[in-house]
Formats: sequence, structure tokens, C-alpha cells
Amino acid sequence: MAEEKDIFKQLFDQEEPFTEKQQKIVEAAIEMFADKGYASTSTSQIAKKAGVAEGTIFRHYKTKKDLLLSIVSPTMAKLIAPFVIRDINKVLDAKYERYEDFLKAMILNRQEFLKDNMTVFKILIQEIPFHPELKEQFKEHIAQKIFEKFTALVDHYKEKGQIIDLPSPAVVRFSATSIFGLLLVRYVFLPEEDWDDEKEIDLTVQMIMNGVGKE
Amino acid sequence: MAEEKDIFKQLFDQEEPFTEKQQKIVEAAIEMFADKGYASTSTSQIAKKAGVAEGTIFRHYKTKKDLLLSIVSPTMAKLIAPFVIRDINKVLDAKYERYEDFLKAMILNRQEFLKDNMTVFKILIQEIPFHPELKEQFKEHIAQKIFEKFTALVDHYKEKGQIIDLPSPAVVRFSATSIFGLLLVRYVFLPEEDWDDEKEIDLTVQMIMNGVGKE
Amino acid sequence: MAEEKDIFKQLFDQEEPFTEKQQKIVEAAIEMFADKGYASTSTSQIAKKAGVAEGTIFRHYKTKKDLLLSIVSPTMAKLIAPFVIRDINKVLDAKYERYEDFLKAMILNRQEFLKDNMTVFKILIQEIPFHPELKEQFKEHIAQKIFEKFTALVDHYKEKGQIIDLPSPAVVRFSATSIFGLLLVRYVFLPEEDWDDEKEIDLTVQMIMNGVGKE
Amino acid sequence: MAEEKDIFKQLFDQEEPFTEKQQKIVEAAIEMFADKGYASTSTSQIAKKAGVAEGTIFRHYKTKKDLLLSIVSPTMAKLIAPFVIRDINKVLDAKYERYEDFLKAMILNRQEFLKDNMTVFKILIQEIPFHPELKEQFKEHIAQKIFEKFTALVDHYKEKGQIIDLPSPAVVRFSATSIFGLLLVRYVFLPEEDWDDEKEIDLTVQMIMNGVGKE
DNA sequence: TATGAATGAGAATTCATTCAT
DNA sequence: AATGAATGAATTCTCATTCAT
Repeated sequence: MAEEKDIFKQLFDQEEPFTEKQQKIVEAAIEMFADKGYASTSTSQIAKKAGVAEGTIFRHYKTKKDLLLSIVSPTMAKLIAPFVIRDINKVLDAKYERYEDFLKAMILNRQEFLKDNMTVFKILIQEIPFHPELKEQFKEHIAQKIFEKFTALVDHYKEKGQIIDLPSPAVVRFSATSIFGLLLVRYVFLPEEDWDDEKEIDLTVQMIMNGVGKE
Repeated sequence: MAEEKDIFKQLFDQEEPFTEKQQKIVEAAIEMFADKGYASTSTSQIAKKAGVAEGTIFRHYKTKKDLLLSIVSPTMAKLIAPFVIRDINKVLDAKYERYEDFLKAMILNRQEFLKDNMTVFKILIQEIPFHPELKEQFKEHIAQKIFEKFTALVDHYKEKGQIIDLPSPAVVRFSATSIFGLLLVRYVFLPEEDWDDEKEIDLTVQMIMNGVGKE
Repeated sequence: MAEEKDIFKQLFDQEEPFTEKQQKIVEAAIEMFADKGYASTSTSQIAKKAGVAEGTIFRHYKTKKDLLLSIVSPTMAKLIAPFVIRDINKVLDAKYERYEDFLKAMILNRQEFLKDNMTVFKILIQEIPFHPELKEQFKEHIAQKIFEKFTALVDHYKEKGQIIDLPSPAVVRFSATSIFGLLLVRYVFLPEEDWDDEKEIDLTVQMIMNGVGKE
Repeated sequence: MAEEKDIFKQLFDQEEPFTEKQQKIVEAAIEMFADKGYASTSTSQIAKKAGVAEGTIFRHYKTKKDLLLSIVSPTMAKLIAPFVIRDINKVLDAKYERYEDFLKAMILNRQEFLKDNMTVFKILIQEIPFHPELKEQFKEHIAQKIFEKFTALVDHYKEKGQIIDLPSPAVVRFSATSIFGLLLVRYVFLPEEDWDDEKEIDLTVQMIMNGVGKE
């Protein structure tokens, strides 16, 4: 289990040194952006919550939008980190013989990541529609890459005779939206409910496999 | 096909008469709210786009938020219309013997509705997180009701031996997020792509059935 | 004397209707821009002096710079009005047989104009160096045009044998800076001194004529 | 030519030693003040252009205005240096028998000075209107002194029968504004043009002499 | 019903200056 | 001497809302 972390571990960890105040600003901003949305959060409110002068925010971030991007962009990158490693197929081949093992490992891993980044993820989801740059960034760098890799993966397991003969894109969309749906509901829509995460994941994987798996 | 409309037909149709200007205002607001978000759209921009004076907006809507609610609330109501009719089970019993027939009919119907209300639906999805009243309204009146009815439906088809023995809530969540995922991707995330709607729906239903269907 | 006004009368008089508040804003802005300079005058100070809300300024002028330009540009146009009338030579021919008569009439006329527009003229002079658009506007539309017309005029009086055989541009520059110098000192640098305007003008014309006149 | 330098040589040469950073700051400030004006140049921009930290500026100059004055005041003093030497009349008597010789020598000398200090001179001219202290300083110490000495000079040459019988102040103003006009146009307004300096000066002197000279 | 000028609270951002290191 | 993070007052500009016409 520990070794799985190796595969999916976060690839981008080079954070610049933050001053104490800057840290406070980012924390305050994350909390407020998630709560009320970027557009409805004023820099003066952020400053007050962070316990700094308003000017201090603009010493570290040229604009309010810069602050948003500095929060959201790294998370976007980390979100797809597991999919950008080279030769993912070979690695998976060695590690996960069955599609469902891979699915479960991946869900667990991304869930772990989301648990730690739930708030920023919420901001990401909420703000993407309103910021063309974010949308673009997301589409080109994230959605595209995940889709490609995932399709390759499905092809891979298809060849091994584990997946039924449906168009790979459909399988991918189905698998992805199933997982995305679970995580969205679990962490964004109804985070306050009691969840038996292990069981939910098992069920989801099981149902996906029933849907696309071959005997 | 005409009869299906009977079941899912829209229940709330009592619109007050709009003046021409008011119509223009609402149209402009819908377009801009969907595009840039409620908080980032100014009443002056709406007025300009609608070709009316700024004051005119406030003749018809006491506040900017009133304008938002007047747009979004009716759509929320209509969205669940199919699920609030009494004795839905009996009706379904008579009409759709199989779970998958029901699923397909429902998806087709809601898709039709979304096609006509895509923009407002987008606004609804985008603004819910930022407006506690909307969130509350949505949770209590919409999600709750759909979940209840849907669970009853699943129990209904379970009794008929068409659904495997998983906890009904899990089946509901799985079915719902699969459908919701499809519609979300289709109409909110990637509306510009070319879609073979009929086929996508069939595939989705098929996979859901593979996931939860018996035999 | 009244007829001279005909020749040099202001050509651009189409002012849009100002609201009372707008008038107040412009008056306050003119006074303060002249006194402290554009950059050192804040819109809140202008608003206070004009007795309006700060927002009102931006209802009438999109930006602070717009306010400046709306004040300065028309004056720039009016300043050269006398030189843009067609067939100025013919008119002059009929009216002023001698170069010095023309000079005196023109100085008197422009002096009249400056007396009425001293403050805006001061702003113009002071702000031109700091605003590339103004500089450009001034160079291309004003300086250029005056220089051309003036050169033609000098040629005209040269042909009549009234001006000595120096390069026309030099004569123009000398005449112009002599006049400009007088007006600058009189109205911008030392407006508070007691001046015998008639006499100063006569002296200046006399010295210019001594400098460039024949015989 | 070397001896002329004696007469007009700069009187104030005691500059304090500048650190390298300080030098950079002053250079940056001069360039930016001349370009955008004092009020529109921020200390942070100066710091960036000078390649120093913002705080460093305030190590050397208590305030931003101090920085301006430290740049502008010495130039103001040097500008009138030639006129503050005692017994200028006697010196001139010995050196320049004719008014026009004196004029030409002086213009050449001041032109040399301006050529080396054009940028600071531009700042001086541009900022005087906005800073009462500067204005005061200029009027009392500069304009006043030049005017007095110049008047004495004109009287001096009048007695020698070289200048016609006009009121000396008028002659002074005329001569001064002619020269000032030339230098202003040459170095502030149109510095980029090609100038035949020698010739322009000769022409100006000639025209002044025609204007005020006897025979 | 419709207008649009006017408002004042508040938004993002800039700025000269201070101070601990 | 030099730094650069921090400040808070001030600046330009926006915005939802009001109201006399």
C-alpha cells in the first residue's frame, strides 16, 4: 500500500518560502473564496481575516486574481500528477493486473489528495466557469491529459480481455464521471454526511466493473 | 412518445405577463449571469445589454438578487416536476415495466428540458454554492424529494426482481450521479462538442444496468 | 475692431448640454488642475470642491483623464481657430496691408482669448509634457498648423516687400516666440503684475518689426 | 574662449560624495521626473529603475520631495551663476564692448550649460508651477537677480549709446524672452530636431539688435 | 412605466514611509 | 549602508440602489 504512494505521489513540491503574513493571507483567502466565491470576497475582508494590512496582500500578489491563481494552479497540476508519469502502463502492468485493482488504487489515492485539498478543490470547481484562463488551463492541460492517459489505460486493459467491447471514450467517460461523481458528492456537495469511504469505493468500483468489465 | 410528456409534463406554468422591457432584462441577465457569474455582472451592464435604463431594472425587481431568484427558482421547481406527481409508482408500473425503460424515458425527458433551459441550469449549478438560500432551497425541496422518490422507485423495481441486492441509497446515488454526470458533461462542461445523444444515453443506461441490474 | 472678431472668432461652439452638477465639476477641476496640477489633484478633492459625490464625476467622465481632456482639448482647438480659416491670406490682404497691423490685431485677438481662458491655457501648458496624447495632439494639430499658416503669411508679406530676406522659418520662430513669450510671461508667469497691455503689445510689435521689417 | 569660462564659470561646485547607490537613485529619478513628472513617478519605480531597495531611497533622502529638491536646487543656482559675480559691469566693460558681443557670449555659455543639464532643466521648468517653494525660490533668487543685473547691463550699454531709448525693463523682457524662447524651443520643446545652433544664435542676436539696437 | 442623474459605501490598487534585520 | 516586508492612508473607480421628473 505504501508503494502505491510512490506512483501517485505528488510531483510538484517546490514551494517558495512564504513569509508568515503571506501564509496567513493565503489561508484566509482559501477559506473565504471557498465559502463566498472569489468575486464576492473583498481583499479588505481577506486582510482583516488574515490580520494584515490590505496593502500587504498586494505586496505579495500583484492583483486579486493573482492570489486566486497562486492558490488554484498548483492544485490543478497536482491533481493530474499521477497521470503524467511516463510509462504509466508498464508501471501499472507490474502493479495492477486487473482494471479494478487499478481503479481502486487510483480512487483511494485521489481521495487522499482531495481530503487534504478539499477546500482548494472546491474553489477550483466553483471558479473554473467564470475565468476563461482557468477554463482553458483546465481543458488543455488537465482534462485533455487525463482523457488521453485514461483512454490508453482502458485500451491496455481491453487488450488483456478485462473490458468489454465498447468504444474506449465511452468507457472512460463512464468510469471517470462515476468516480468524479462519487468524489464530488462525497467532498463537495455532502461533505458533512457520515461516509463509510472504503465501502463506497468498493461499491463504485464494483458497479463500474459490472458496467464495463468482462466476466 | 406524446404520452410520456403527460407524465413528466411541466407542472408550474403560471407565468405573470412580462412587459417587453422586462423580457429584455431577463434575457440579458440570463446571458450575463451564465457567462460571468452573478457577482461579476453589474446591473448597469444588464441594463445596457437589455437596452433599458438602469432604474428600470429596479422597477421590476426590488434588488439584484430578486432578479437572480426570479430566474432560477422556477427552473428549480420545473426540474423536479416529474418527481412530485402523486402515485408515481403506479403510473410507472403501468408504463415502464423495466427499470431501464424508466431510466431511458426519464433521461430523455430531462434532457429535453435541459436543452431548453441549459443556460438557466448553468446559472443554477454555478450559483448554488454561493447563496445559502439557494443551497437550502435546493437541498430541502429538490435533492431531498428526488432522492426519496428515486429510492422508492428503486425499491419498487427491486421488488420486481430487476435490481441486485445492494443498499438502495447506493444504487440511487450511482444511478443519479451517472445520469447527472452525463448531463453535466453534455450540457455544462462540453456543450460545444458533437454528441450522438441517443447513443450516449443508451450506453449510459446499459452501463448502469450492467452495474445494478439483475441477470 | 468688431470686425476683427469676425476673422478670429471662435469656430467651435457646439457644447453639449451640461447638467448643473457637471458644470460644477468642470469648474472645480479647472481651478484645481491649474493650481496643483492634474496628477496632484484627487477626484475626491474635486468632488468636495464641486459639492457633488465622487461617483458623480465618473458618471460624466469615464476616467479622470477623460475629465482633463474634455477640459483641455476644446481649448486647444479654439486656440488655433484663427489660423484654420480658409483663404486667410486674402482676408488679411483686404484687412491688413502691413505685417505689423496683422501682428497687432492677432496679438490683441489671442490676448482676448487668453484672458478668457487663462486658467485652461495654464493647464494646457503645464500638462502637455506629461501626456503623450496631448503632446501628439498639440504637435500634429496645433503647432504644425500654426507654423504652416504663419510661414505662408510671412511669405505673403515678404512678397509685398515688408519683411527682410531671412529664412521664413526663422522669422516665424522669432515672431512666434516673441509673442508667445509676451503672452506666457503676461498670463502664466506674472499675471499678478500691473500691465499696460496696449503699450506692451505696441512695444513688442515694434521690436519684432525692427527685427524683421524692411526699411 | 577659455577666458569666457572664467567669467561664467560655475560658482557652486562643492558636491558631497555620493555612494554608488545614491548616484543610481539620482540618475533614475532625473530620468523619470523629466519623463512623467514628479507627481506621477513613484518611489518604488525609481527604486526599481535604480536597482536598489525602496528603503534605500529614504536612507539618503528624508522624503520624496527632498529628492526632487536635491536635484533641482543646485541647477537653479548654477543657472544664474554668471549673473551673481560682483562688478559684472566692469568685467563686461573690459571684455565685451558691444551689447551684441555680450549677448552672443552669454547665449553660448548658457547653451553649453543647458546642453549638459537639459534633463534637469526640463524638470525645473515643469515642476516650478506645482511647488510653491520652488516658485518662491525661483522668483526671489533667480528671476529677480537676473532681472536686476540684466537691467543694469542694459543701462550700461544704453549709456554707451548702443541701445535705443526704450524703457530698460521692456528691453530686458524682450531680450530675455527672445533668448529664453530660443533655448526653450531648442532644448525643451523640440530637442529632437536638427539645429544649426551657431546660426540660430546669430539670427536671434541679430534680430534682437535690430529690435533694440541703435544704428 | 420608464428614465437617468445622483449617491455613498465600498472595491481594488498605489504609495510614501517606517523599521527590524 | 542596505534591505524589503509591512503599513495604512489615500486614490481611482464601481456598484446597487434611490428618486425627481
